[in-house]
Amino acid sequence: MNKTAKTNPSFLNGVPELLVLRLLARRAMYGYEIVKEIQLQTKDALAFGEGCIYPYLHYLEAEKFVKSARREVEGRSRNYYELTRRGHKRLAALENEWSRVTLAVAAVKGAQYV
Amino acid sequence: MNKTAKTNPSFLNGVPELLVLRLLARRAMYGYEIVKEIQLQTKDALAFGEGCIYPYLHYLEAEKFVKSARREVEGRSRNYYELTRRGHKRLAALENEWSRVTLAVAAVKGAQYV
DNA sequence: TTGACATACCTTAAAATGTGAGGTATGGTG
DNA sequence: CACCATACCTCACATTTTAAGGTATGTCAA
Repeated sequence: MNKTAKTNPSFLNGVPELLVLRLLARRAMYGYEIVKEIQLQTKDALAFGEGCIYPYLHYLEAEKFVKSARREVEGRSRNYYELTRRGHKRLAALENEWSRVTLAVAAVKGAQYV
Repeated sequence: MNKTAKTNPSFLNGVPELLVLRLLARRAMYGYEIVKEIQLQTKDALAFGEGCIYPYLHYLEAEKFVKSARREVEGRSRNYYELTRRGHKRLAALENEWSRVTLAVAAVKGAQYV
């Protein structure tokens, strides 16, 4: 899905992965909750569908960036995900890439005044 | 390609369009030059191929965001593009969306410390 | 003068990524 | 008991970018 460091980070699309990891870095959450939470925290500026988030969770688990455990909470059966050590590293790497992208975009803006 | 204002701006991919418009807001440029200039100004953090930029230029012209004129410069025949009034509006709109996206991404980060 | 390389434009198949719509099942509420 | 929110999931499709190709011209060195 994203192996080597490329010139163009897969960040022009990969924002969902960054946000999922960020949220899970705070606390364990389940898929449905993540979908709603992103809408809530971004005031609907971003709203990734379940068809985007669930596959990401499965990918992240396959890569051992997260691990999941089913829990019964509030009379509900939910699949809670939490970050692994590897996941924290992955998050740090993505933060880096996101930073690189936004700086790069800003650099082109700045050049207008050169 | 991008008609109505959606919840998720097409900005998770549309960075190339923003950069092209920004560059053209400064001065008239030709396709090949734009491809190289983005690499230069972003220090290769971003490097969109010709297969990405040329189709965008054609799209932008079809939408009357830019107009083109062939000129002979330095013994070279080049197709120079420049922004139209519509193009400036379009640029302003994209700046807005990009700002919304980065703020939204930052908001999720901020929430970690709430 | 010819061979190599950069410039300059373009197209196309394929990969990557996210959307939208669908499906299933459970729990609470009027 | 009907309805809606919760909770999980998948799949076909659309959009967007990549990678690789093609053509033509200009420059420069051998």
